[in-house]
Amino acid sequence: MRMSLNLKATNLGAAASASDVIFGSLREAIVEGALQDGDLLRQDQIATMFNVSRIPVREALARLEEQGLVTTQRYKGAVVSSLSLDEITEMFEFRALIEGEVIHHAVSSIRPETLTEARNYAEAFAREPDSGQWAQLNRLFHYTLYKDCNRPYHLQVISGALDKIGRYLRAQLVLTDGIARARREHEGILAAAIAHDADLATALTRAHILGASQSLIRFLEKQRTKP
Amino acid sequence: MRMSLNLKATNLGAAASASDVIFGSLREAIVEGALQDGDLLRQDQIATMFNVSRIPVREALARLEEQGLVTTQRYKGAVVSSLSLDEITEMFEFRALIEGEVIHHAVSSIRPETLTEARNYAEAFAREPDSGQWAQLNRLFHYTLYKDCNRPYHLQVISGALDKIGRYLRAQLVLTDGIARARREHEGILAAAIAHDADLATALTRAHILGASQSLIRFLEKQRTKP
DNA sequence: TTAATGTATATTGGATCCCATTTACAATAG
DNA sequence: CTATTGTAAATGGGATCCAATATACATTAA
Repeated sequence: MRMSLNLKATNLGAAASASDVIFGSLREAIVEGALQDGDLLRQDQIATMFNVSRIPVREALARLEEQGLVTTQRYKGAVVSSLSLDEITEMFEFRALIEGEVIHHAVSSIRPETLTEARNYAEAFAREPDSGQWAQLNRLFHYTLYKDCNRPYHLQVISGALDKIGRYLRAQLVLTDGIARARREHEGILAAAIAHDADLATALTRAHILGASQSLIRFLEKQRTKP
Repeated sequence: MRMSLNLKATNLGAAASASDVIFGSLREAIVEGALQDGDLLRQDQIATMFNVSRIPVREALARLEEQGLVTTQRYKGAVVSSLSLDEITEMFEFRALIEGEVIHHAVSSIRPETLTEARNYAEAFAREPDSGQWAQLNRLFHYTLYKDCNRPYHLQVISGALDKIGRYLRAQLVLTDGIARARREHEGILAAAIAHDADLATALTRAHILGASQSLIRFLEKQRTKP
């Protein structure tokens, strides 16, 4: 006799190990700015927080270092990596290059559902009063527009770059006039996508990113010379 | 009394840990093809080879996974990641985009010593009879030309991409007509760099990469349908 | 004989322990 | 009082051990 099991099985083999969970939490904390430039990450302290030994913590830290989010010195420990103004500038240039390319491919073959989704995020972003949500909604808007580009590696690299400058992006949106400008520019990019105008979407995306860069750099220059 | 010590000190704090050494060795073995697609990496076996416990091995594997060079399944172990033809194609497109951009900036401000160095690598590449050296000399030639672009993050990302397709690049050079063509195209790129023609250098570099991609994909298509 | 089940072994994930190195601070000499 | 030296606590790197899971193989029932 043969019976077919009628239940949804989750792939336990792909379940998260302790190291995965810790890696994810630390990564999020760094990207969102809960952990700041130069903050020391003590293995023991983290292990206690997650109620595990230091072994999975060390694996998580090794991964974060590989991603460039923390810097480790032997016997001294891991600190949250900080970026110089030059490095931040370069990261934005890099994003402009790749995200411009990606949206070009995406817009050519974008699905209607994707456009709806992007519009929803753009509106949510424009409406959101809680500044703590801005960065995430902003990221979701752009990422949605990129989704249909059929280039997973490009997207992965963009994610990595966004992770590295996430903290600063937040500052740009919250502490400068970034939010108002971003709202306007999102409108334009979305309209270009709806019109399937790949060249325009690319140009606007690049300008959007490089504009944010300038605004952020000006802000950080003031901030970093003060104290 | 005060005396100044007159000796060159090496920064021991930056010395390599066991995990660093193992990571580097495994990485090199994967990039150079000593370890092939799908090969299983046993923690115990590697630990024995390096005469250490499994702890540093696991950290090395965690880093390799973060780089995308191996894939881990819980309780099953790590295997060398393999790339589909689509993924390989995308990687080459990605390289064409970034390397084109990078050489544009580099050529504008390239130093004479760098040009000499690049010429030396190009000649060594053209002359080298040992096919095992081709890939490395090829990489050195291009990387030298990119050196003066003043964009470390771009270079780092290129390195990551090259690591992921290193094995296939070797095949392209050795098993197709790649080597002859590469020699010719290197001449052209070098000439453009010497002439400080950034646009031409960019165009030739992109064509060089995309041409290699086509040749490799054709080769792999045959190879992968056979067995 | 074959499919299902049980068992042994291999292998990975994690905890605990130990040693090397750093760091903070006290002790000492000038 | 200051600069050096010595010492103890904190911390990171690694080894060894244990638990959880997977795989291979033997066993059993139909």
